[in-house]
Amino acid sequence: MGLDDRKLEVLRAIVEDYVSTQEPVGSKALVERHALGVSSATVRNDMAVLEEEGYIRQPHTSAGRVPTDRGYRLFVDRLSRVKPLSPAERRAIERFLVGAVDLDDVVHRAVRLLAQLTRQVAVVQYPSLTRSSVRHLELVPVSTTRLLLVMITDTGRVEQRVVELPGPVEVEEITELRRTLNATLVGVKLVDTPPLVQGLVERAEPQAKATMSTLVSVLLETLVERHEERLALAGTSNLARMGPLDLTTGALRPILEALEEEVILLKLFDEVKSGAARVRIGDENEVVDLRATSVVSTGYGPGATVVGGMGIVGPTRMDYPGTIATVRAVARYVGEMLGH
Amino acid sequence: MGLDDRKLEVLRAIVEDYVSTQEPVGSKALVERHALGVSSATVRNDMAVLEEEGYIRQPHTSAGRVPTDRGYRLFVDRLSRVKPLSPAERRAIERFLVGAVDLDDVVHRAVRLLAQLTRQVAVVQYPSLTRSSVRHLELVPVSTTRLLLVMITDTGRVEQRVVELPGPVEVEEITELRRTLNATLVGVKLVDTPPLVQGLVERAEPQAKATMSTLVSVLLETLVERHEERLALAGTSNLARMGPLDLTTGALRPILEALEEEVILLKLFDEVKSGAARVRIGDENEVVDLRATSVVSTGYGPGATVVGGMGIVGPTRMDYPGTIATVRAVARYVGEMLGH
DNA sequence: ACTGGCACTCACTCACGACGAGTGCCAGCC
DNA sequence: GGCTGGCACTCGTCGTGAGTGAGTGCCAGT
Repeated sequence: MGLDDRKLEVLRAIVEDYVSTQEPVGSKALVERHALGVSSATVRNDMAVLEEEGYIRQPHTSAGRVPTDRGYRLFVDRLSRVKPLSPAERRAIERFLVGAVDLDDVVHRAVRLLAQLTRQVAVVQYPSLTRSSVRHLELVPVSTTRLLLVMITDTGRVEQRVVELPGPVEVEEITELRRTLNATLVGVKLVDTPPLVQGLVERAEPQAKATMSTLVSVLLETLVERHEERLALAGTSNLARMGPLDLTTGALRPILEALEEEVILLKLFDEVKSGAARVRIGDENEVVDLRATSVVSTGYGPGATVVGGMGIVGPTRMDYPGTIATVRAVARYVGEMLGH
Repeated sequence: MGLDDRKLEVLRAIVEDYVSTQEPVGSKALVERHALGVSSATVRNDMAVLEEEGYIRQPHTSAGRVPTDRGYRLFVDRLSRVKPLSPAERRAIERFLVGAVDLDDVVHRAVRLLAQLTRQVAVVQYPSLTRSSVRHLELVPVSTTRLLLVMITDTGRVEQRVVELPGPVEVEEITELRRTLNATLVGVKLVDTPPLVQGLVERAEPQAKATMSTLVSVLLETLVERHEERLALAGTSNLARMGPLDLTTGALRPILEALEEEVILLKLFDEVKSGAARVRIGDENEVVDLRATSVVSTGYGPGATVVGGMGIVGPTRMDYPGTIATVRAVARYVGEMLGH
C-alpha cells in the first residue's frame, strides 16, 4: 500500500470534484483546479496506483476516474475534516425546531429540516418505546365492557389501545385499577415492566383478577413486546435529483420501494447506540436495495441516552463532511428538546 | 357533434388499448383487436372526427392516436361500465383490513391496500376532527403546573396536547375540571363546541377561572380551529412505473414534491362530501403540479356520514373503471369498520 | 356510407466518420 | 529515482444520412 501523502491528496481532489460536478474527473482538469504542484502526467501515475488499489475506477476506458465505495470510505475515514456548520445554519435549525408544540411536531419538523438542509431523503425514528419509561397510565371507559388504555412515556409519546373486557366493570373499579397500575409502573423503564406486570395479576383482588389479566396481556402484547416503531420520512423528491444517470437505469424503483418498507428503514437504526454518526457507503449496506446509496445515521436523545435514530439516504456521491455535520447537529438539537 | 355510436365505440377502443399497451394506437391495430365490423379506412375517418372534436390527438404526424384529457372524461362519464370487483379482490380487502387493532392501523392498512390493488400512489386522510364528535376528555397531571389534555373522538382518534398552567393546581381541582369538561362536551360535534366552551370559562368557580381559561384556549386553538389533518401515503414507488416516457422529461420531480406537501394533498379531499367517487383528469386538477396526473377520490365514514377522504393519484392513462371500483370498495369497507 | 388502394409523412434505427477528452507509456531531464 | 513533456491510442459522444415502416389522408369505386 504505497499511498503517500500526494496520492491521498489526489484521491481527495477526485472525490471533491466528482461530488460537485457529478462527472468523471480527468488528470488534466484535476491539476487545473487544485494546486497539486505536479504535472498531469504525474497525477496519471498516481491515479493508476489508486485504481490498482481499488479506490477509483474508470466508467470506461479513456474516461475520467470515479471514486469507488472503497474510495469514499477512505475519504470519509481519513481525508475529510469535519465541516463546522455556519452560524446561519445553526440558527435555521434552532428557529425551525423551537416552535414545535408536541412530540409529533418535533419529529415532523426534524425530518423536513433534515431533508431540506441535506437535500437528501431524511428518516427520523420516533422515540422508541422500549428505551423510555412510563410517565402515566390512564384508563378511560368507552362503554361498560370497553376501556381505552392510554400510556404516556417520558419522551412525550402517547400510545393508546382499546381493550375489550371480559365483563362489565364499575367506575370505582377502574379508578382502583388506574391507581394500582400507576403506582406500580410509573417511572419504570418499559423494558423492565414485564416481571412487574406479571405480579399485578397475582396480587389483584379476586373479583378484579379477570379484568386485570386482560389489561396486562394487552399491555404486554401491544405496548411492550410490540416492536412496531413509527417513522417519519421526507424529501423523497430529492431522489429524483440523483441524476438522469441513475434514472435511466431504472434503479430508482427499488430504492423507493425500500423507503416504503418500515421494516427495512428500522434496520438502519438497529445499531445506533450512541450520538456518533455512522456512515454506510454503497455495498456496506446490509439492505440490498440500498447498495446504490449511502446512509448517514445517528442516534439522538436527551443527554447521552439514545431513544431513537435519524439519518439520511442519498447517492454515494454526496457531500459527506457537510451531510455528517448536519445530521449530527439536528440530532443534537432534537435531543436537547426532548430534555425539555 | 355528430358522435354516433360507432365513433364512441372507437373512442372506447382507443382508450382501452392505449391504457393497456401505453402506446399510440393506429387504425389497423384497432380493427384487428376489436370486432368493430368496419374497415380500417372507416375507422380512420371516425378518428379524424374524434380528433377534430378534441377527444384524441396524434403525438406527431403519422403516429397513432392518444386520448386527450377530454377523451378520458367522455370515456369515464359515458363509455365505461362499472367493473365489479372479483370475489377474490373483495376477500383480499376484507382479510387485509380485518386484523386492524386501532385507528392508526386501519388507516395504514387501507392506504397500503389501495396502493397495492390499484398500483398507484394512494392517499388516505385520517378521520377529520371537525366532522366527528367528542367521546371523552381526559386530564393527566404531568407536573404541578402541567397537564396533558387527551381528547378521544367517536372515530377512535386520540389527540393530546401538553398544557402549561398559569399556576399549580390540586388533584381535586383537576378531577372537577375533568368532570365539567366531559359533562359539557361529550357527544358534541367538534364544530359545535366553540360556543359551549366559551360558556365554561364564565361559569367556572372564581379560583379555577384562570386554569379553565388556559385549558379552553388550548382546546380552541389546537384541537378545534386547527385545520391540521393527518394523511397517510403509500405506493410512491409506483410513480416510477409511469414509464420512462415521463421520467426523461423530468416531470417526476414536481409530482413527488406535490405529494409531500400535506396542504396540497388535503385539497384533494376538500369537496368529498359523499361516498361517490370523484375523478379529476389531467387539466381538471386545480393543483398545477398534478396536471399530468389523474386523481380518483372519495369520501368515507360510518354509514352515510363522511369523516375523511381517500383516493389515488396516477397517470391520466389509467384503468379508470377498475380504479374507481377499487377505491369505492376500500372506502366502503373502511367506513364499515369505523362503525364498529 | 363504406371500402380498397395509394401516395405521403415522419419518427425511429443504424451505420459511418469526425471529434476530443483522457489514458498509458516512454524517453529525457533534474 | 522521481517528475515531466510528448505522443500514439482508445473509445464514448455527437452529427449526418439513408433506410424502414407504421400510420395517415384522400379519392375513386361499389
